Amino acid sequence: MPSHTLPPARRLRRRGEFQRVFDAGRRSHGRFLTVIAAPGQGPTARLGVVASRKLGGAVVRNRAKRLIREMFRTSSDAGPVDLVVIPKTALLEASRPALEQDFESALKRFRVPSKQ
RNA sequence: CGAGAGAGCCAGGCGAUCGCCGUCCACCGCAAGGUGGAGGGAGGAAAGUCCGAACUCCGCAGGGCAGUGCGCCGGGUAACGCCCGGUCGGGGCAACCCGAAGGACAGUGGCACAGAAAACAUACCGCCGGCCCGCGCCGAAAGGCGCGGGCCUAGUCGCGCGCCACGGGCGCGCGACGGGCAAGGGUGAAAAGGUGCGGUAAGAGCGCACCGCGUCCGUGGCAACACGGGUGGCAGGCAAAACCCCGCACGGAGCAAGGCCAAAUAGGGAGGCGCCAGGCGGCCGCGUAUGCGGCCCGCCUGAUGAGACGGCCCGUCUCAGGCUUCCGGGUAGGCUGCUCGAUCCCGUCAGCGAUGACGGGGCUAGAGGAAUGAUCGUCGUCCGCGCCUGAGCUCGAUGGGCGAAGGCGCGGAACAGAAUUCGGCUUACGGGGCUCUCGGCGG
RNA sequence: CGGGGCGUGGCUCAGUCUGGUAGAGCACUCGGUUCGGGACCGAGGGGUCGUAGGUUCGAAUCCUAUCGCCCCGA
Repeated sequence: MPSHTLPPARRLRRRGEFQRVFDAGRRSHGRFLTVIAAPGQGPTARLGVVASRKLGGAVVRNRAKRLIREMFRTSSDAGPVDLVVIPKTALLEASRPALEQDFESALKRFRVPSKQ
C-alpha cells in the first residue's frame, strides 16, 4: 500500500470551489463515473465527490464516496488540478480493478489534448 | 416432530498495513500549523418525520370565538395521540391477540336501485262483526258445524236478483265510501325485538314462558362495570372515519432557532482641514408680516482643471470638484449553541405492572461538500450451489427418483449511516436461545 | 427543519368536496367509403382507480398507515 494521505487540503470543501469546477472545468465520461477537471489553485490535486439522491440512500451514497476517495488517495498525484467526480449507478457493482482502470483512462483523456 | 403465541437478546470476533474526524499530553513554531504518543469514534431501528417535550427567539391584562387534536375507567410520566392495569365488545380449539369504545329525543342533512312505505308512522296486496239462549247433526270426549230467537254494535249509498201483507219492507250477491287489524305476502343492507303457547271477528306484548331492551333497588368495585332481585313497559332504524353537540388540551416559529467576532466593496452618521459664481429647494435665528441674516445639505446652470478625438482652432465627448480621522449596522467568512443528560450500568426497597425512591459506580461520537473506511489473513454463525459417504422412503424395479445426518470446496452476508437533544409511535430487516398453547408419534 | 401537490384504459386528463353508473380526447381493432392510402362515417375491445387495512349495506370517493414522483420556504 502506498502511504498516501488525504488531508483536508487535498479535498474540495466549499460550495464556491465546487461551483468553479462546474463552470470552468472540462468533462470526461467513463463507464462508472464522470470526471470534471479544472486548473487547480493548490500545490496538489484536490478531489470533490458529488453523489445525488438518484444514486440511492445514504448508505449507498457514502459507499460510493468512500470508494472514490480511496481510489484517489492510493493513486499518484496528478498535479495542480481540481477534480469533481460524479459516480454512476453502475459503479456500485463494479470491481475494484475495473473501477481504477476506468478512473485512470478518464484522467488520460484530459492529458492528451492538453499537450497539443 | 409440526403449526402457532409471548417476553427479551445479539447485530460477527481477532490480528496486520494504509487512511479519516474529535479529545488529551509532550515537543517545534510569532502564528497558521506540524511531528510523536495515549485514548475515543453509528443504530435497533441512527430511517419515515406521525405525535409529545426540552432549549432559543418573537408575542402576550383577562376572557371568549374560530381552528386543530384527543375521547370506556383508573393509574404512570416533564409531556403525549405513548405505556401499564382493568371493563366491555370482537377473533381464535388454545396460548393469546385486536378495538377512533362519548352523544343519533340539541339541531341540519343523507339512506342509490327495489319497495306501499326509508324515519314518521303509514297501509299496496291482504284479513275482519260480537255476546247469550234453544234445537239438530257429527264425535269416545274435548269440541266442531248448521238452523232459529234475543240483545249490543259498526254503518251509509248505488246496482242486480228473489220474496211479502207492495207509496213500503226483508234477504242474498256485487261495487263504492267508511270502520277494525298489522299477523301473512312481497322489496331491500335495513321496515314497531325473537321463538313458542294461549287468545281473537281478524289480529296485535293483548296475556304467559325464555331470551333481548329499558328502569328501580340491593351487593361488590375508587371507577368503567359486574352479579342478584323486583317492577313497568316495548320506548325504539342505520350512519357522527356526514355537518355537528358535549368534555378536555393547545400562543407562534424553529438549531438555517439564537448569540458573539467580523474582510473587501458600496452606502449611513459625526468631527477636522479644503472649496468659484448664480438660481431653486431645505433648515436655523430675528420680525405681526413682505423680508433680512446665517448654515453650505440636495438639485440645476455657468465658469474652472485634466484627458480623448484632431496637425491646429472651433467643436464634441469623458473624468474631476475633495482629502482625512472616528463610529454604528451588516454580507462573505469564522467562533458558539454542541453534548453531563427527565443520562447509562449494578444493587436494594415500594408497586400486580407501567414506574418511582435510595445507595454505589461510569463519562459513552460531536462532523459540517459532512468522519467512523480500504486491503489481506484467520476463526465462528447462517444461507445458497456443487461433489463424496449415506440411515431411510419410493417407482413403471439387473435400473431410477427423493433424501435425514456427516465431510469437502466455492460464493454470499439482512435492513440500514448520527446532523440541536430527549420520550414515544410507525415502517424495514438477519440470527440464536427461553417460556407457553394446540396437534401427531414414541416411552 | 418545515410546508404543499400528484398517482384513474397505452398517453393526456375528468370524476373525489356532496359515497351507489368509472367517463372524455388521442391511440388500437373491425366494417363502410376510395383504384389504393389519408381524412371521414359507423361499431367495438381495453382500467387490481399506487399499495394495505378500516368505517359503511355499499369506497376511485371517507379515515389510518405505507410506497413512489414533483414543487416551495428557511
